[in-house]
Amino acid sequence: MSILKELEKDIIQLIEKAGYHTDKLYLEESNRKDLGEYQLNDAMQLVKTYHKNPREIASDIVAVLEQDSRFQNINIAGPGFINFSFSEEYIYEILNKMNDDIFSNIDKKEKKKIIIDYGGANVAKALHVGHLRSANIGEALKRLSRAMGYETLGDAHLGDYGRPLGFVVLEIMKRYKNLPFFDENYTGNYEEIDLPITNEELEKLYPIASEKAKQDPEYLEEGRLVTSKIQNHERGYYDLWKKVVEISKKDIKNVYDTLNTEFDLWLGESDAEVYIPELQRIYEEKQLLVDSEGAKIIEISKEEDTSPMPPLLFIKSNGTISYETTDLATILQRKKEFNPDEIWYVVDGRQSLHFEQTFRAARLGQLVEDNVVLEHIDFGTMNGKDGKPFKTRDGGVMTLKNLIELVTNETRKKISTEVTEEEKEEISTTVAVAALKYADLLPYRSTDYVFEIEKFSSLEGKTGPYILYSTIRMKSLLNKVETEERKIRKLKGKSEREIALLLLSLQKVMEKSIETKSLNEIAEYLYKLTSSYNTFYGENRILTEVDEELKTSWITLTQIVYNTNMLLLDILGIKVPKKM
RNA sequence: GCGCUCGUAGCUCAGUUGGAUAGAGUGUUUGGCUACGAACCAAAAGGUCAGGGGUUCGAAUCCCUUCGAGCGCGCCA
Repeated sequence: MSILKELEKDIIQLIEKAGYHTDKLYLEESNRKDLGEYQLNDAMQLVKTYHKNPREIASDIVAVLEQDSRFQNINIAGPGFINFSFSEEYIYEILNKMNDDIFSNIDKKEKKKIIIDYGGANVAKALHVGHLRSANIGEALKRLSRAMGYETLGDAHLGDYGRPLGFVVLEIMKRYKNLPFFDENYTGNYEEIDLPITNEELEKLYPIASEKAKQDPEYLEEGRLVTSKIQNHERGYYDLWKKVVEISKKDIKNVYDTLNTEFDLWLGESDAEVYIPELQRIYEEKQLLVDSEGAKIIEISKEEDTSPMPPLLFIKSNGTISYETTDLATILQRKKEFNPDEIWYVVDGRQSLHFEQTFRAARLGQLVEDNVVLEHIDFGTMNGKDGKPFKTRDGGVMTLKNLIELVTNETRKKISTEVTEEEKEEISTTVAVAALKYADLLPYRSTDYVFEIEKFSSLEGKTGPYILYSTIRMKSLLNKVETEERKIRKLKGKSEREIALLLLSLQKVMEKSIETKSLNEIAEYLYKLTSSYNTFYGENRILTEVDEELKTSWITLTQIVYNTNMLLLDILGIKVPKKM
């Protein structure tokens, strides 16, 4: 059990001893550090059940707290705030426990299997800034949930299905007439053919094809035909489509690699395809499919709805399936192949209606048991300074590759350690990615925020590079001392105290973060801890300290903060270079 | 029209299971390196929490209302 949980449990018992019963403890770091390190606000809450003066209740509780050697300077303020500080010994005990095992301060959750869907990358289209948040938040949630004891799978859920791909194949067909994919007499193995197209070229094809389709109805019709041929697994077309997916996937993987984002599953929309007949049967058997304007829809409104809920379009009037249907098929697939307890969709908040519809339909079709959680983990839009979705200066989309390159140009200038050119390049990229990730995870998940290139590439203040720099500096210090017994027996300043209190609150931060499924708490905490450490670092000369007991304690403290930083950075998906 | 999200320091954002004196970063002004790594540290200034009303011991936080912003509302994924 974490130190904090244990403390809370003990205080609940102490309150019980004072003659009051409470299930919930209002224990937090005090806002009035002049009055105490922690505050307990239960006395005022207990008024509701005991109908007594809160100060009276508070003094009863204080009388019991005073018996416990862990607390000191206990006082009552205002309407009934109980403030107290911790004893020296208890602080040392906390720190030493954390030094033995950092996980001793993090409580594990009950076992659960979770699938997180956080890719959304589209085949034959470049990853752009819009994909950044999904990757960052999803990856971090995956790591966080694992640290908390869940069994979690990340799925890239590639957009590899539907008309856009049909057009790309059509455009290839028009441009590379000699390829054997369209030769009816070809009998060889398509898998062995090398497609003479780079990913860069591939990414250019869809916008061109899409534009053509808008202007030329004949071209549009051709595209539709090709799309259906791919979906029917027609020889040649299907094989070429597979080649396109392969090329694109390789490039997408590279970008995700740079972002330190790793998927366990690389399934795509097309993998759910085989489940569509079964899906349709389920809804037909339940008589949920209704004909409407030539399409098949599912009515998903509920009696308790106070506002209209549009139906879910299951099969479009032209016979093709919708985005919602593919997602339903994917739920069915995940149920059958992985049987998860929860599925999290880390997707832009603008799609909340889509998920509301999909989840309602999934419930109606009973695709998963009622206790299986389906959750849309929405995030805010990344806007430009004008408050509208972010664009580059010339109005185009900023690709993730370009963005990383842009920030890397800033970090490269700052690398001062002596390293080879190759190492310098690697470090610059790692630091740039840290800057991007940290800036992206810092605001609360669901609020829109302004994407400022200056801010994202800024390397000073509350940024990823600041935390990396400080963490590396801690490591550098630790490397300079001989390995000796690491133990805390003596501390003296206010700043060390501050660090200890922050370390104590780690469990609360982790808990809050997994509850809200937002990483901003952790990002903020990392800054606070690092910054407190830097204050301490600036006040003291650790290596030249003559008091050996103090010096050992300081080094141990450094070790704990370093370990905590490494753990949390890893959860955020941020890599730490050896030097920078 | 209906719905969702929001309005906090010059700027970008935290803080919303109701708690004491609303916090960071940045920018501005100032001080600190012959180095345990200054991408650092310290200090100052900066706010009628969009406006109004209500609920109570207590409201940035909950309820009502006005104003303002962004987004979404059946055949793109």
